[in-house]
Amino acid sequence: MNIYDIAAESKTSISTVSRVLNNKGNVNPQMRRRVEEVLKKYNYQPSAIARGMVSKTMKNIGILTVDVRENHYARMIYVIEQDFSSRGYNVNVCSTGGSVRECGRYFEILAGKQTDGIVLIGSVFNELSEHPEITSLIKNIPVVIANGKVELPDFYSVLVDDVKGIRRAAEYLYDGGRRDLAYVIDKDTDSARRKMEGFLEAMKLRDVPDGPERVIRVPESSLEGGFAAVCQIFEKGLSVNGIVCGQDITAVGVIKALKRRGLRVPEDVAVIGCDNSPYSRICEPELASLDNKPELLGRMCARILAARLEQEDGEEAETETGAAIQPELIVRESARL
Amino acid sequence: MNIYDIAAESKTSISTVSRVLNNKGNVNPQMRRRVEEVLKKYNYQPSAIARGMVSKTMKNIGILTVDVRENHYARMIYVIEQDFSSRGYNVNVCSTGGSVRECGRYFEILAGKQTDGIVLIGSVFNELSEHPEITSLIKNIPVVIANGKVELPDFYSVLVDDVKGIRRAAEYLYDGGRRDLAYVIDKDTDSARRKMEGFLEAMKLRDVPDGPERVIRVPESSLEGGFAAVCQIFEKGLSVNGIVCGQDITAVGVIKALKRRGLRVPEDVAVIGCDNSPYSRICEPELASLDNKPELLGRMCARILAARLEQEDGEEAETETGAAIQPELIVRESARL
DNA sequence: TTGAAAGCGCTACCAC
DNA sequence: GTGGTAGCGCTTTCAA
Repeated sequence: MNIYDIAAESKTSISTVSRVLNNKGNVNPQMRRRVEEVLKKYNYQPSAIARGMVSKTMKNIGILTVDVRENHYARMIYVIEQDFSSRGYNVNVCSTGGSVRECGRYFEILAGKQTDGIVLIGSVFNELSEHPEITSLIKNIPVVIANGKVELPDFYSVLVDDVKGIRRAAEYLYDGGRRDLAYVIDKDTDSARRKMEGFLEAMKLRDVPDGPERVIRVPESSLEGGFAAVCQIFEKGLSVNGIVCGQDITAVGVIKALKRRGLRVPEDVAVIGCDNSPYSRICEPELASLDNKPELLGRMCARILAARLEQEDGEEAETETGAAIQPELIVRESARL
Repeated sequence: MNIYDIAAESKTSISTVSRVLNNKGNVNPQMRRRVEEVLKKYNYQPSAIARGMVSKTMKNIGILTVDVRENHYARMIYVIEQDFSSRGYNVNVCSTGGSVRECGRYFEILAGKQTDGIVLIGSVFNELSEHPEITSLIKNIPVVIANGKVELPDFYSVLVDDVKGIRRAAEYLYDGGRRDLAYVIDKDTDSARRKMEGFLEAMKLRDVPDGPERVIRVPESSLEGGFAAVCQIFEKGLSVNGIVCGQDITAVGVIKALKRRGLRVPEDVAVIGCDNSPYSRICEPELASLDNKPELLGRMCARILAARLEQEDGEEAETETGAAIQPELIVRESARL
């Protein structure tokens, strides 16, 4: 069933059918009704491919992320998909595992499929700045990065103020009387580094001299990472009564390890995580966490990209993405002072 | 840059370029080299749309699920995406929220985009059996359902033996000496009902007379659902020393509620969840859980669909999907007897 | 082994 | 207000 069949059965031309399909003017109401009836009769769905052939757009958005299984990313994907779905787009979800090579592979395929726009989720994608051979694969495709930045034409960003967020979390503990803080960094991304900077900034502002020594680095964000962090703290002989972690799961590990050593949370050591994931409510005591608003972030990315896509050709796109998203500290039992 | 440009620069015809692109025979090695050089020079990527126009396939798979944010679904999506990605396909991920209407909307769009195949994740999609007006939207598109079944041509299934899985979990508790069991059902899907049946089956096999009264129904799978379940148990005055839950998150809620009432887990009440989610290791005590192997399930779905897609036109597709997946009980602290 | 040409199903432009 | 027709960038006959 194609446009010719519809035209034949409606006893008119494909031009008219096309006009009806696309709600263009200049169609006699009677004719319009006649065509619409046939359309309905066959439940006709025009071929998006043939349309794409002409219009150069398939109404498809690519979402690249390190791993769909991470709740934080899944929440963003969900919001972005819902938003674009309501605008008539579909989303292609791609898990790159953080590899630039994989990212390039996806770029090639997406470009070949005339993808209208791309959303990159996570600051890992910042390293694309150093790979012009990869970014050149998606010339002419607008890109928005969630919590990342690449200085290239038609690349847009929405940023989360990780620095201030973690700074505030550390200040909350310090000003609440916890003078011996530690920060656990468990990833090697720009975002993770910015969080750490936030901690160091807080230490500086509060005139704590040994901020840098109070940063604990573990190889992975996982329960085991949290266990390892506590081990390191004890091995170092670091006196600690407050810990901020770059990820909730690591914070949970930290809490478990502390409890095993007979320490009470929050009485002896207060703990704050980051991402406000579902884990925070499962943990015992419930985990205080920095809510970095993934839903808002996703919605803003979708909006910026959609605006760019729907812009008239002459228009200039907004490069300004507005202020960075401010994370909010959700205080729960683990950091009740 | 299109095939004409490549042909012009290679001083040959588009037919030859096409043959080179598709690795067809009957191309003079020298000519092939010449064309390939030009291809490389421009990093030429043929338009998948134009190809799709001719070949009627866009190398795209639709994955429909209730909600990408649920870890159990995300794990399956991940596996399916990786598998199809390696076969040269992209996946469109759609969150339907469990609504048949939404499902129909996606079907329409996917059909218009010449989607090659569809994966339905979750037994909610079983209700499509009663909606021929919806399934008719994707005539000619093969569908595979993960843990569900729709009796229609070109619909395939991979099933998880939920009944036996939960039956074994209940038997484990019973045979371990926990004679007063309860089952918490927290969803209204076929899979949830099958799990409940497994519990009832175990009760029957062990000659427990009041199995049906030992089923607790709560409105949602969440911590709150778990709290509500424990409330109900106490209100009913049900004596219980072992609880099996349809979902991990509910089991975690159950454990929290039990502890609040001063009961020890597992000494007083043993608890088993279902899905072996990351929650199980965060919970205290660590949660025993039924691993229903989402990765295996996803991989099998991908394999069946891929086989169907790559099948020669004459061939008959395998309708048999082999034996159902057997869940495995992962015993952890909460059910150490 | 190569090339010319006919579609694939649509949109958009131009006549009428 | 309507219809004819030229592409869009490919694949695939069919001739040469």
